[in-house]
Amino acid sequence: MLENNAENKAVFSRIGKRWRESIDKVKEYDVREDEQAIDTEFIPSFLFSLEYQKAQELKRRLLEKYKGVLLEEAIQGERLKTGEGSCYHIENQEKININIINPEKAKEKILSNLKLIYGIGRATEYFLKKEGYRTIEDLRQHPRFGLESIRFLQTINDNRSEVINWIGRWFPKSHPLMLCASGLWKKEDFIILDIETMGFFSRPIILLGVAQVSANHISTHQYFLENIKEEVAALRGFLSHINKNNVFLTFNGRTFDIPYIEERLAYYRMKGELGNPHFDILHFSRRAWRKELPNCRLTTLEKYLFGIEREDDVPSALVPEFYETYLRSKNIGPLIPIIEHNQQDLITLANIFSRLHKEWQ
DNA sequence: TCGTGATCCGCACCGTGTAC
DNA sequence: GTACACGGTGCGGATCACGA
Repeated sequence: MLENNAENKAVFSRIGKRWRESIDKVKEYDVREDEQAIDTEFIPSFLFSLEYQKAQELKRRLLEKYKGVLLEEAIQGERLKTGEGSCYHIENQEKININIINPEKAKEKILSNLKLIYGIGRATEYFLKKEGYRTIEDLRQHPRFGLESIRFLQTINDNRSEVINWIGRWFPKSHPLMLCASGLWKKEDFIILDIETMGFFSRPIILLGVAQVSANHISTHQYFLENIKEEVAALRGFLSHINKNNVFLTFNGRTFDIPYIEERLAYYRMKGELGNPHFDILHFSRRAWRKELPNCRLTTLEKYLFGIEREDDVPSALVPEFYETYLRSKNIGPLIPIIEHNQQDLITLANIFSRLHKEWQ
């Protein structure tokens, strides 16, 4: 037994070492004191050349416009100081009107879907409803489905997070019932999240944006890295908004933002629990509007739903290059649209969430 | 009561498309 | 690179209806 433990320990130690080594290969992102270029593995061919040229023109314009301007002069914020360094913290508040289904109505709607009970499909639900079983509560006395119904009723009363998993077992994550389940939380519980990074994997995060909605306002907090050394402080700032009662609201965050942040936390060996329930607006939006739209990018949705057309948008593939230009030139110009659009993304996400609730009620 | 066929349900797989 | 949705397909098991 002891021998096995020692063996296991050695195996885990080897795996851990290899894992650290694979991440540490990204040495080019360690901050260099000289002005050497930083290899971002940026691939221009990823973009249409017209889009690329437009972005280069934008960059030139911004470099000219912000020559000699300090970050604090262009974007109001303050330095967030933590025990592990500092980063630039930008806070804003805007009026917003977010309407989502209330908890009572959400519960009522969920309980009227008998297909949440194992063994009930479309046909069985039809016949059960014909027999007078309108809700899962009605099924409590049913000889076959009673036990499972009681179990679900306990879940919906005691454990909202588990309801999400339960619905996810029988319905796609983009299903209107899943959106309806988000109404089990108060709008103050939602953490809207969007990050800007230096690449797809194992690259530093350069901007962490978090937003929270209150009665009729949205507060946005952005943690920006003036240099890559500040990533730990930015992560610390982000974590200060999260508690176990929060629910994440993201655009493709299930695949990108959350795993990315988790990977960065692991890299710095920081503790942070991000297993909160998660509603990914991308999948709901696709289900709702993909037939009307050429694609479901956030900017496309913004234009279609709210008539907002962004000026000076930096394609996400070019964000690393823009940031790299800032690091080399110490000119904050290329950062400005990145920071502004990140903030706009957070607000748009909240608005799309509200619109989806309106459309699917 | 038993056997048979129909129906329903759950699940797995595949290819395609799409987002960051 | 990765994960997910979606539509299609097919398989196996459970359940039900029906006739003998």
